[in-house]
Amino acid sequence: MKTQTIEKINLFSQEEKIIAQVILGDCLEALKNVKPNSVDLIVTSPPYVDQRDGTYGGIKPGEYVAWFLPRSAELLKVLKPTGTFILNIKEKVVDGERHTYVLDLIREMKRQGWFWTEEFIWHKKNCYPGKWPNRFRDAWERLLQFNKRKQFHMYQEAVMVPMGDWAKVRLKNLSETDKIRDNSKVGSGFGKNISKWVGREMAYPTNVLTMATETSNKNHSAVFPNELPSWFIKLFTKRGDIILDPFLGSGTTSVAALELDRNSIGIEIKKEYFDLAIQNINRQIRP
Amino acid sequence: MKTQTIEKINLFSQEEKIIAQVILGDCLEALKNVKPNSVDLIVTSPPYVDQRDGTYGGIKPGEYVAWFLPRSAELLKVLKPTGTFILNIKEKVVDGERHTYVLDLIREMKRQGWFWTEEFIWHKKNCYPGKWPNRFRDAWERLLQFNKRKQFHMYQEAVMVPMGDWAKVRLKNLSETDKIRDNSKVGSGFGKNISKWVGREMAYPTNVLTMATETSNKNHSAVFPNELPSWFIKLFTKRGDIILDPFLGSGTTSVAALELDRNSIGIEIKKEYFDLAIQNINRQIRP
DNA sequence: GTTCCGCATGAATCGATAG
DNA sequence: ACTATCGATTCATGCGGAA
Repeated sequence: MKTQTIEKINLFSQEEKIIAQVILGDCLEALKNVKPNSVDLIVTSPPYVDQRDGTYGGIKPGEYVAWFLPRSAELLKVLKPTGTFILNIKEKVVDGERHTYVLDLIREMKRQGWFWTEEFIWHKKNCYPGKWPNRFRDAWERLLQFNKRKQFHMYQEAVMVPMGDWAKVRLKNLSETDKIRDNSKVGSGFGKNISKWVGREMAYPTNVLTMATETSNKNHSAVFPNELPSWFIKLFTKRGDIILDPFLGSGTTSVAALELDRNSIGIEIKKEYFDLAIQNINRQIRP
Repeated sequence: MKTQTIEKINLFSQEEKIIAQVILGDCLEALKNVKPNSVDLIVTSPPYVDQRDGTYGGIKPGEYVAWFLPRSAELLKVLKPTGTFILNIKEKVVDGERHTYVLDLIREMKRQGWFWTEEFIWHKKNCYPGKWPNRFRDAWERLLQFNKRKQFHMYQEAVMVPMGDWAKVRLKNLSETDKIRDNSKVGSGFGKNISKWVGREMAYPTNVLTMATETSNKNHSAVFPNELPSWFIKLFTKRGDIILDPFLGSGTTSVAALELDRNSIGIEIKKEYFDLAIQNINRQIRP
């Protein structure tokens, strides 16, 4: 097991540093070294069934739940009582029908002590192309929200969006500096001020997120776009909090956390991705 | 049990009539009088879990699966081997978390002999408003596709959409004559011609449907918008086929079937809605 | 005939109050 | 403690009337 720590000076309080920690190893083992009740948000997209090569031992649909449960047990330990776990997952088509391992997983995680608070939908606007005789392209994935308690931290103002038809027009008209300023204010805890500032022109979002997948990265299998962890980080954490991604991949979650001045812990089993994540995180600090 | 039959002259073959049959009663009983293996498509939105004592006895979350299973068993009997069952449903929040009765229902229906082929998402653009400290507005519902076999009839060309409008059903902008013309062509098996006619500008949709609910309908609250059954009727049936809705409500499914020159059977337990459905169906024939 | 504005209307959920 | 009822909250849509 190898750990790399990357530091970034916090622009808002110079004494405080933002830390991105990246760990090489299986999260089942690595998580045992993470302090219990210390993480504010877990957001991850675990390896899909049979998608990656046999790194995790070639998980088959029928074995997925048994493979995941010991890991979610560790996640339950490290999460703060007020924290949230966002799990991005979608069941595969097996033999012409949707497999039930995700539904089974929800049930078993509830039995494990998790609350299944909500299911967000990630609507992928530019989904994977293709044509089949008996089904259309799959344009959505589940974003399952689990909690340890019914009460948890949520900063809804941080993700407010322009109202109705204004949305599309207005969003395009915002300059890049406006966007950055928005993020800064939100990160600084001025979210409420924003909502007051714009008054009736902002609305709370729904549980359907429409985001395009990032196609720019040709090297790696389609991970989620930066916008996705970014949205949940803004919604469920404040500046200085700790974000965990037990299946870090190319480091998207850590990069998003760093951008928003949150500390992060990322765990990745594959050396190739571990190196890539560190590279991407460093690029965020010094582009 | 009372049955009303409404006939409409088929514009394409004068000898043949399109029939809309509406039955008053509990579908559990009424379905036993429907011929086995005769229905091409079942599309329905059953009563959701209600706290209030409703017509079905105020089904509680924990009782929902047991209530539904005997009815889905009857549906399995009447559906053709090549037919499809589309179930519109969404689980409620109970005690701060999503209840699992829908997930349980999927599992039990599989055990009953159904194939769970796909899960479409209905993205409701105008969802119910409201604000809560720990969740956002619910803007989506499940559209579960079940089949008796892995091979079933599907006419993908019938629901092709203009490119760039993926997953958006923009029938509203089409004039009434355009709608009829389109439907006629599709119903006549000219779907492929349409796709050739417009050439590159048409694309297959995805498994995410974006439609608004019909709220300000003068007469009654439409359960789902006309476009919803209409879309699945075009996708899974051809002209002259038989559509079944065991929870007809205000008759939306029958009206959509009639518009598209499909025969229909609608079952409704509540006299008030039974009458309303007949009224709405008649209005479709003679506006 | 357009366009614009005002208004009623929801398959909701939470928290408090009451039996 | 546990269940039933009620008010407050909130926003996209489509209708009707007005300019």
